[in-house]
Amino acid sequence: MNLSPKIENFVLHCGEMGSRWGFNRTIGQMVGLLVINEKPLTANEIADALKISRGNVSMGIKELQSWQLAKVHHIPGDRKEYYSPNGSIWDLANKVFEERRKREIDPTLTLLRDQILDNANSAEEKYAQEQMQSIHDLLETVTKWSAELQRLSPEQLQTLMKLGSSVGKVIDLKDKLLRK
Amino acid sequence: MNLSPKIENFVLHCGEMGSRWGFNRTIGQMVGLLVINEKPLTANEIADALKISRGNVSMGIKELQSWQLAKVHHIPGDRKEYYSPNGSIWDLANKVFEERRKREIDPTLTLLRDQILDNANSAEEKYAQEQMQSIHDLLETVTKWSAELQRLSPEQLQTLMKLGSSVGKVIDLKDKLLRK
DNA sequence: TTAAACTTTCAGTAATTATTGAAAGTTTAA
DNA sequence: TTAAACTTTCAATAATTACTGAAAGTTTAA
Repeated sequence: MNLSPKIENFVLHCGEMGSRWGFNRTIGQMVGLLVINEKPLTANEIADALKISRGNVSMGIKELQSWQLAKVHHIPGDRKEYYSPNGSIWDLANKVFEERRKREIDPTLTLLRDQILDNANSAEEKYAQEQMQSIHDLLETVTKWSAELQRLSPEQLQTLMKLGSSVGKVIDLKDKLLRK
Repeated sequence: MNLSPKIENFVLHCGEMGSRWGFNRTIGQMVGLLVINEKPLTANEIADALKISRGNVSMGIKELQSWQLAKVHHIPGDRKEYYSPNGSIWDLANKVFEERRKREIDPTLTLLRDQILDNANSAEEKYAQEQMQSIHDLLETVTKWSAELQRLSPEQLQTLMKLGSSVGKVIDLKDKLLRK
């Protein structure tokens, strides 16, 4: 498979961004490749396009699936598995967001909950616990908020996103309404 | 410097989370250590507490400063530099959020803007460009939105965060008001 | 059953990233 | 000036992470 320069450029960029997005270069390239190809690809086509080993593709696919970013298709009479992105661009971004929340926030929240229950044995520990409490509260707010976003309908989300600079006004509005 | 088990536990956890938060283990530990200590620390105290070399601390501090997470204090008559977190827990989270946006989103947005201007030479490129356009639009929305959040006052943010499950209702309300 | 057509696994190795510690740099006080 | 008290730099190396490719595993058709 020969990628056009424009497409290759995009795929390589996804690779470079990969580790920043939470995976590694190869996984990043794979996401890019799948997203930019209308037709599902076989593992061999992926290996060929990205010039990586078949085994690496296999591991990459496993990882992609753990992020719920890829899904498998079968073509009748064809034994190969065909891979494509698991949903729209928006869906994928959502999946990454969710998965990262699980990996970046949840473990800390668990730790902090335990630590806060203990009682402090010194002035330092007292201060430490206050700080941990602040972090805990912050992370809990973020978690709740992100769950909330997940629950909104796509239309509501669109509206919310498009609110842009008027979001402040809406908050003020809400404030006033609630006070009455 | 001897850390109490509870505090050490927290610092080690920050280290383990470090790479998920966008830096590495040592930087993670340094953030944890600074946040949990009421008094600013010297580079030597940090090296001692984390059992790492003085040179590593120096590089870590540089990195922390590039994220704007630490600030320096001076004590009259004392030549050493003292480090402490650059703001409240909330401020720090904001800084990390902003910095990550810059590293994870901005470069892609730049690339996509260029790519979309080119015209497609084939059906594949046409599809590819449509996808790139979708990603571009998504990232632009996220960027605008995050700029918006930065601009809100802490009070407004608090209100927004506390909206929780009623955020959907507020959006619908806003929708109705606008339509009249 | 066998074998063809595929996928997965994993030990060995390559590539990348992080750390040390010694040397060089900087600042201040005497 | 000198030297003491600090910080930074960076080449060498350690630690971690990613990749290959051969072998093992799985599925299906005949």
